[in-house]
Amino acid sequence: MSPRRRDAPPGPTLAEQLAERLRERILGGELAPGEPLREQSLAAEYSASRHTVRSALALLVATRLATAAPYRGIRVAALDHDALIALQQLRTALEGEAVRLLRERYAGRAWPAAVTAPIDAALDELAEVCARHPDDWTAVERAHSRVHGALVDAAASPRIAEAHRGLDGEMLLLLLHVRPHYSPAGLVDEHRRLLAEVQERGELAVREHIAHSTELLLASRRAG
Amino acid sequence: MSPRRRDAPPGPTLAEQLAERLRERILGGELAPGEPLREQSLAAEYSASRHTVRSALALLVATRLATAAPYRGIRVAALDHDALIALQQLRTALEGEAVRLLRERYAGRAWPAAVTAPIDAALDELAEVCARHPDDWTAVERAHSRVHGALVDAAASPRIAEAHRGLDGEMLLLLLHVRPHYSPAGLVDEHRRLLAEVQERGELAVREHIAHSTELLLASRRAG
DNA sequence: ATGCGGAACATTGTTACACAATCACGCCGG
DNA sequence: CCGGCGTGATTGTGTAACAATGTTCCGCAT
Repeated sequence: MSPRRRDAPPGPTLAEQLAERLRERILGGELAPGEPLREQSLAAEYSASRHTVRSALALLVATRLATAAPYRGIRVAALDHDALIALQQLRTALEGEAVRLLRERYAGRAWPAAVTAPIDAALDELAEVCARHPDDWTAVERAHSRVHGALVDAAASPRIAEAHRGLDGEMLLLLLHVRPHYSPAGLVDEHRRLLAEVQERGELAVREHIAHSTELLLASRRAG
Repeated sequence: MSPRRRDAPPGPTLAEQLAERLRERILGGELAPGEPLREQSLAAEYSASRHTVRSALALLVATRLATAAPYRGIRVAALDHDALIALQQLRTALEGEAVRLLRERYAGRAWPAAVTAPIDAALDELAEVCARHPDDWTAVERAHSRVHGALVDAAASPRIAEAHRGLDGEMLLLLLHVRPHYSPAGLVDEHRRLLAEVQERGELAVREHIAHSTELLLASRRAG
């Protein structure tokens, strides 16, 4: 129909495609945290120029999936204990405010179906994935991420939603390498409860949910 | 002394220096919102290669002082009404959570001097700037920005602080071109009040403060 | 052995030039 | 007035090279 939109125009740039491929390799665990991403080898591997690889790596750094140090190269991000705490605090800020905005908007009333439907759909899909592919941790992770993403999107605050999306990659990376002590069933239950309670209890439910996940992640890290 | 730190090593890259210079030109108002940043002319102007300019521009885009569209160039960011609202919501999320963390840490007690001192210092400097250079709006802006920055830093949550710093440039740009109906004295008073109340009233004081500034900004925009 | 200086080497940052892909604009015909 | 079409402008990508910096390892003195 319309020849082309104004904001998603000519298909992704090669650098963006490359960044996306690297992102998948990182989130798939193929590229381990701390591992250096050498420009030459990537350029050779993907038959791209070093400049293009540099652009792609700059994009990864911008999304915090990789870290850069001048003249020392770019490495897959490695999240330590402190980074986990700090990241969860930021998530709490964003998701908490999103829920606060939602409750403010529908003060006292129940959230309309148009708002809750995408969230419930994401939850259903999480349950589906956990039931069908309980061992495909990457798939479970992504479904989980979409539940939280849907909740934040519901607040219709673009910048909060975008900031939250910016945390997505990091969160997936974190969960990948510090696999929490979740059974998929437990994961589904917790989020079902979160969504059941959030309209009544608001930010508090979000805080408890994230705080609990932080506990599990820390425990998981200690266990190795 | 120590030969060199591990995290601030070889002095900024040329691309970073260039990005910083452009940032100053944008925040100084020399480069207007919406104005395109052409790679060739900048390369000629700064005697740098186009690639280096591209890297610098990518940094500006990452901090949202400029926006990029493939094959259509990079332009100085222009914030409209909706962007203002969304930005203030995100600020509220970050500053609100920072204050919440502070109050949680010193539950009931007064915040120790080590925490309040930098904030008060920033406030004093804002008062100083407003008294001495009430017409240097850029200087007032920056001093104002540092007050909020100090408050957020006090929470000692690195990611919240960093996300907040990421908003700094945008906020300065916004204030530059939508100069609110503040007298410098009023600005100082409001922030004095905010800091006086924040220990007692917490997030609520922050919300009111930001909401009020949003009102002024919107009024200022309507006034042209 | 241990620790140091310094020479190779590896990697990134920067430049120059060229070409392809895409966009912006104006012209022309219907 | 409108829409297709070229033409120039601008960005995206490639190739090659050099400069700047980090890294490694070797020999040497202690």
